[in-house]
Amino acid sequence: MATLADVARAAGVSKATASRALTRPEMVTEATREKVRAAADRLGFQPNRSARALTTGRTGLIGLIVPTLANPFFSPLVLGAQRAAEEADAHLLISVSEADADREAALAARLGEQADGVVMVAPVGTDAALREHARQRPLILVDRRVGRLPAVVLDAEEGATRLADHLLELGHRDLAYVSGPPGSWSDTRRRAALAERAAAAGARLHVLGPLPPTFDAGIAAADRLPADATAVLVYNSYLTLGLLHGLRAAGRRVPDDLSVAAGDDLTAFAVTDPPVTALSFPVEEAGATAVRRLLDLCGGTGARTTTRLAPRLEVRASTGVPGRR
Amino acid sequence: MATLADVARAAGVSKATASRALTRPEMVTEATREKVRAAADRLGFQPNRSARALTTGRTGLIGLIVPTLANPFFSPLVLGAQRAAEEADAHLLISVSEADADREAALAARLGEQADGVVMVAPVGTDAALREHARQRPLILVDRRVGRLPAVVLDAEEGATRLADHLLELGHRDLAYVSGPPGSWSDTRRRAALAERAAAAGARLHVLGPLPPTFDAGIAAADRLPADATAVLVYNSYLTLGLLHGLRAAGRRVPDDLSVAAGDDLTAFAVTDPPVTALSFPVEEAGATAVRRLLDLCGGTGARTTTRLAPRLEVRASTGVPGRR
DNA sequence: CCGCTCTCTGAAACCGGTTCCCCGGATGTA
DNA sequence: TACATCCGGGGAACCGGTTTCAGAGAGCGG
Repeated sequence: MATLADVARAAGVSKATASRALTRPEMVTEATREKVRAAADRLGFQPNRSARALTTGRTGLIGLIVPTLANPFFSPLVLGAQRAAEEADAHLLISVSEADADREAALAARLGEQADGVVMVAPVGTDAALREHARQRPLILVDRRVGRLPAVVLDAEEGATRLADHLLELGHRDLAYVSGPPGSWSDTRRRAALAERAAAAGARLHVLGPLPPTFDAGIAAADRLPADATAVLVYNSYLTLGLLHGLRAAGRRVPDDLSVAAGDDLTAFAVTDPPVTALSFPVEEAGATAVRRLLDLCGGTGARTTTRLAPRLEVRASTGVPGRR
Repeated sequence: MATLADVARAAGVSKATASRALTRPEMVTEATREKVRAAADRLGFQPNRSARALTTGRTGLIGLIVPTLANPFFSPLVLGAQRAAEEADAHLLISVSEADADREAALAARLGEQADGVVMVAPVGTDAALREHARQRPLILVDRRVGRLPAVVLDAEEGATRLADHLLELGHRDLAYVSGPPGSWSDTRRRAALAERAAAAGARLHVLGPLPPTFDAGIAAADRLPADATAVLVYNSYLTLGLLHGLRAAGRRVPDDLSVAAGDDLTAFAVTDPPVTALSFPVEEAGATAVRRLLDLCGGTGARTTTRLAPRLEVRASTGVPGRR
């Protein structure tokens, strides 16, 4: 494996000049620049990232912590993050926290050692832990806001509002909300937005939960819905799938007896029976934006602002006018 | 941030001794070891990974290349890989190839620069490219075999055999196979195993495809099934979901008119209508095994063998006896 | 024609660990 | 008591880049 010294020798210049020719081209003459470049790719020179990291203090690695990958929500997020990282010649260091706050904190610390900064999707961590982490190294939060820490959020309130409006327009006046995990920031915001919207339209909102965002919890929720609800909004896709399962078992028809709408989207929703009305978030864009903003932060530019991305409402067959029974 | 030199000074020993006390404890006296350790955690010493990597040539990073994360198959794979990496104090450098052979090769090269070795799930790359890559640095293939390159495979033949046997035992004699992407190694193996099994039982096997493993391709496949087939096996979950959708649109009932079974599993399969009989692979274990074997390979131990992991058959409602119509 | 400034290049220091080589002292053996 | 051996520890080289600092040479004005 060729080193910079080899390249320098081959090009007949010093290590210093070779380094400059490759990383700060504007600092050397056109002629030397070409000489060095030619030598470099003749020898197949690949700069040693560790050596570079040692002096510059930049590893070119970006930590990405997600609560899970099982939720299809995160696949486009990672993809977007990767694309943005690639543009900057950086790599993604990934870790799955399994929605465990302690684990999340531990991973953040460990990743922080090696990465230039960390992008965290941290629905469960405490504000204090996240603040502390942000103080130690560049951090971008995704789908979460903590004080003035830099963040990229999918606008859950806006989404909940659109979802609520959709159901209210159909004529529903008795809504239920199957809420997400205790302490989830975005769940709290959605609930507030729904309540606000329902109240404005003179409708009632019954909240179930908080519940763990799992299939089984969804099944169980089916039996605990208030009898007079004509429409139910669900925190996320797993709960929704479980709820559908439970409703089917209980013999309740969707949307004839009950309309169902989900707070996030899932490809599989197009093929469940019936297809589920859901919010679709620009998740890939969120991943890319988070990484770009993180890189800005590492570079010294970049502000402590929150970027909001708005969802789209995908209306499918699971919602309809109430009382068709 | 404290350096090794700081620790050494605080402990009243040389850098050399401090280094040894922390990384090769058996080389120093009990007393010095304790002195150094005490100083280290008093100062909150974190060894600089880049500096260490520079001399040792080991970065503690493991590349992981997957074709996609959208397929839920890969979520447990990553989780298993991460667990194994964590045990060895290593981190996962992830990249999504989007099932593009060129991109895959490029990513492998780029990751290889920084990682000690690479775990690749490479359904589409050419044998030659993979061989070439393996020659440059440690490589473990997952769900793919190329000559004698080290690999961890989910036993597709064994799985296909079990699936075929299940349908044959139910009494089916006219089977169809909706095959996967062209050139996919595991698809080829499955097809061969199915053909062999069908032939042995005196049944007929009609093969559709190759097809891209997408939802839409599955829908299209529904119209092209041979009229006399009573059971259909499908390469993977997306094709299966699409197929179910297409069959419903065409008014064919599952399993009354047609039994459907999938070659890989998906949590969502338990809640489709009907729940789908499928193969369930120990994917998390595969991820962990791949990383452990890769680390062995980096350490010089580790052989060029293939580890096979057998699938389990999950019988659900989508398969039944033929001709119930 | 001299001297000053400006630009490009090279020598060497440096980042923070690991490891080679050697030395001093303790131990064992004759 | 004398000498070989073994062991823990220290000094310094080293990994492969980047950056500082100073010097050489060219261009310009006076």
